[in-house]
Amino acid sequence: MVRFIGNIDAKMDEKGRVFFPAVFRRTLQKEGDEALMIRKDIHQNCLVLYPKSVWNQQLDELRSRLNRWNAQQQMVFRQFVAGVDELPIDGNGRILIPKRLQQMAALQASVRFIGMDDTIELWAKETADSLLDNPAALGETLEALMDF
Amino acid sequence: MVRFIGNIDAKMDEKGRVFFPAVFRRTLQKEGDEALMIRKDIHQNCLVLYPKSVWNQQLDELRSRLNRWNAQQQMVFRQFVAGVDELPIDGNGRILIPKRLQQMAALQASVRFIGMDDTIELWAKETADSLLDNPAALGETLEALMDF
DNA sequence: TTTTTTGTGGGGAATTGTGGGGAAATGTGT
DNA sequence: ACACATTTCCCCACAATTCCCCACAAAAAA
Repeated sequence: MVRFIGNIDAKMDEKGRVFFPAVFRRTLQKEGDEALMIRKDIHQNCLVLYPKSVWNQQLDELRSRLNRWNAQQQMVFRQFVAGVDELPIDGNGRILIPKRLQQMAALQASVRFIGMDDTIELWAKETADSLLDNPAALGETLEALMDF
Repeated sequence: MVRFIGNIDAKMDEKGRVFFPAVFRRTLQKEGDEALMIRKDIHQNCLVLYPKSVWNQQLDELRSRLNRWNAQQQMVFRQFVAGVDELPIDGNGRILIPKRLQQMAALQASVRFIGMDDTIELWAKETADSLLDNPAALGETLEALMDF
């Protein structure tokens, strides 16, 4: 079971290249998983990186719940799959973020990787910082969720 | 059950390394737990150290209650893991505090470890000192909580 | 006092991260 | 088909950080 942990700040150069953090690369290799998939998050303004095996797994799960003859459900599936790219790691250990996705997530020079269990999220640093600005709300939600 | 007790002052060097107090290390080892997790406290201006097993337990607990396809619940999970890092103990028994977190907690050379039951807090010494100045509020809260 | 454990400091190698040049590949319009 | 711009890829150089090692001070134990 893959488990990415940690938060790494990095810089994207003008060419759209970002060093893929060594911690995560090790985690990836430990799973014998080399390839990454990238897509825009459905809800949030960030990018999601999947080890290919995790991606396939989620795809299977989704597919199994959808009726392929139902137009609306088929549309959901299409939206999920469309816009996904494979993301090779270059000789320097860097990844190249497609322009399309850079814009979608409003990535500037400063970005942040966030280990999210079995996926990794990639945020514009400024956007990520503002995430942590709402401790009160989080506190309440957590309190409600974990109350037992 | 882990239970950390005590206040220990220590010094952080220019590289951001701090000796992890021997008392706590023993407690940790007694649990067969080697690794630590670190994050900024949600409410206070300090850092929290979790034995990895405690952290994983909380994470699993949370994960099992959340639906990853639900935007709001995914956000809760994200906020929970955002800012967390793994914190290995080096050959000298020291930990290396990530720059990002040093700044968040305004750590200088003088720091203080505070045993908080199953976690350990790490404060800038000056900040910790000024906290003890408010016994009145503590009294009230305790009174309200323990009234039965 | 001597020995052991705990805590501080620093040098330097190895790894990680950043930047840029320019060749190859791809796409665009004429 | 051709010239041109854009994007991708492969290479090198270097800066920054982390890791590993050793030395030693300070405190506690023997």
